[in-house]
Amino acid sequence: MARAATAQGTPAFQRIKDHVLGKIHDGDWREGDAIPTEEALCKLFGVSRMTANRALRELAAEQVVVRVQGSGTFVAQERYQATVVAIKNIADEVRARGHAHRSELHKLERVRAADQQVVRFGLPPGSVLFHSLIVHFENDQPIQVEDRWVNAAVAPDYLAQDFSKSTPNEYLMRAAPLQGASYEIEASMPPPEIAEMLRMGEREPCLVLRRKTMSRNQVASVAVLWHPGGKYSFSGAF
Amino acid sequence: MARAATAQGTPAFQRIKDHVLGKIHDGDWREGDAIPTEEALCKLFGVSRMTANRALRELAAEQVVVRVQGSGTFVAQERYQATVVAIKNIADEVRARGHAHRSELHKLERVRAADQQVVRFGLPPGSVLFHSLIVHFENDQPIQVEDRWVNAAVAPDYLAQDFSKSTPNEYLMRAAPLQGASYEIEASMPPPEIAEMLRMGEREPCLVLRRKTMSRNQVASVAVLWHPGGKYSFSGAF
DNA sequence: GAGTGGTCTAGACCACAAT
DNA sequence: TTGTGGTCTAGACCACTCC
Repeated sequence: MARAATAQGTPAFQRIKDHVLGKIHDGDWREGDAIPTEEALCKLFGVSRMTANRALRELAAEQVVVRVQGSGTFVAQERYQATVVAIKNIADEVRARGHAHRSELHKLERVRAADQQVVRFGLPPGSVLFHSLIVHFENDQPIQVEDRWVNAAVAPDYLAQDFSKSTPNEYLMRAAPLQGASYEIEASMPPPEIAEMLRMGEREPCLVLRRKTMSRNQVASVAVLWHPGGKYSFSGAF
Repeated sequence: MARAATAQGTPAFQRIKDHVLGKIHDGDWREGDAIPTEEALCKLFGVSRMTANRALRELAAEQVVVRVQGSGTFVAQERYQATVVAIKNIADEVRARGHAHRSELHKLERVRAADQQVVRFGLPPGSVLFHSLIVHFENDQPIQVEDRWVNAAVAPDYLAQDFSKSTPNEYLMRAAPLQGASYEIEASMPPPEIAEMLRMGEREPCLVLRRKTMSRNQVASVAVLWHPGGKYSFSGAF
C-alpha cells in the first residue's frame, strides 16, 4: 500500500500527490528520474486514470514534476526559492500601518519622448508621455519620491487626475490592466533635489526601485521610487 | 456561443477559462460577483461537468475566482502584483554571467548564542551557533560580504565545509531542506570593515539583504548580505 | 429540499515519443 | 507498434449552503 496510510478523509488525488512528494523528499526519486506512469498509479492506488492524472497534472503545475507527452513524467529540477516583494499602493501601505498618508504634487506635465524615454518605452520618437513627480508622506515624514513617466496612449486621462486624492498607482491599475512588470532594486546616493524632498542628510543613501509596467502589449509606465535608506525597507516572506 | 470562437485546437477547458477571464477583464463580472455554475457552463459550452469543473478549479488555483462549496463561484479580490527576486547561489549567478567566481573566507567559528542571536533564532540562551564571514568576488571585484550565523542543531557539519570550493548556500540547501524564509532589503552606509572588504569609497552606500531561513521548524540560518550599491542590484520580472 | 461545488469512475479517442 | 500523456464524457455520490 504505497506508503503509511494517510488520513481516511483525504481525497485519492491528494494521497497520490503526497506519495510522490514523499518519495522525492526522501530521495528515493531524484531530479530527472522517471516516476510511475498514470497507469501504474491507478493500479497502485486502485483509482481511475482521471484521478491519477489529476494528481500528476497538479504536481506539474506546481513544478514538482515535468510531464512529456509520449514519454513520461519526471522529477523536476530543484526550484530556486523566490523572495516576494509585494508591490503595494503606498497610500494603502501607510494606512495599513495605522499612519496618515498624504502626498505633494511637484510636477505634472506633458512631454515629448526624448531619446532616453524612447528607449525605455519602445515608442516612436516624439510620442507623448506624461511625467509626474510626487512626494509621499507617512505621518508628515517624507518616505518616497515617485518620479514617473506614463505612456499617454495607454492612460490618456493621466493629467486630469487629482493626485492629492489618489495615487498614480491607483489610477493606472484602473486605467491599464497590468500585464507584467520588471524592476530593479539598488542603493544609491540621491541627487540633491531628491535628498531635499526626502529631508535627508548629506551622507544618507536611498533605496531605489525602478519599475517598468506593461499593459496591452506596450510599456505603460516607468517609475523611479526613491526611499530614505534608514527609514524604509522592502520585506517579505515565503 | 459565449464569445468569439477561439482557435479550433484549443481544449474545451481552456476555452471556458478564456471566456471567464475575458468577462472579468471586460468588467462584465466584478469583484465578488457570482459567475455561472458548472452546470450552466456545461450547457453554454456543450461539455461535461468534469470539463467545466476543471476550468473553474484551475481558475481557483490561480486565484482568479473563489469557490465556496454549497454556494457558488465568485470573482476573487484583485491581487496585488508581486515582484519576485530569485534567491540564487551567488557562485552560480556569477558563473551564469560568464564571469569567474571566487571567495575569501575571513571567519569560520563556533559561538555561543548571545542575546541578539538568541532573539533572532528563537533558541535557548547558550545554544551553539556557527558564524562565517565570506567575501565573494566576480572577476576579482568584491561584490558581496556574506555574514552568516547558522543553527548548529540544523547543520552540524557546517565548520567542516570547504568554503573555498562551495558556498554556505550550497551546503545549507543540501543539509537543511528549506521550508521558508523572510527577508528585508535596505540601503545603508557600510561600517568601515565592510567597506574595506568590498573596496568601496567613503561615501558609497550598500544594498543590504537580511535573510532568515527556516528548516525543520527552526531557524536554520540568518544571513546579512552586503553589496556595493553602484555595482549590484536585485532585479526581476513578472 | 434544492442548488452548488468536491470528488470519482470506466471507459474513450487523440497526439506524440521511442523502438 | 506500443506506451505515454492530453483531453473528454456521462454518469454517480457526497458535503455543504441557503431557503
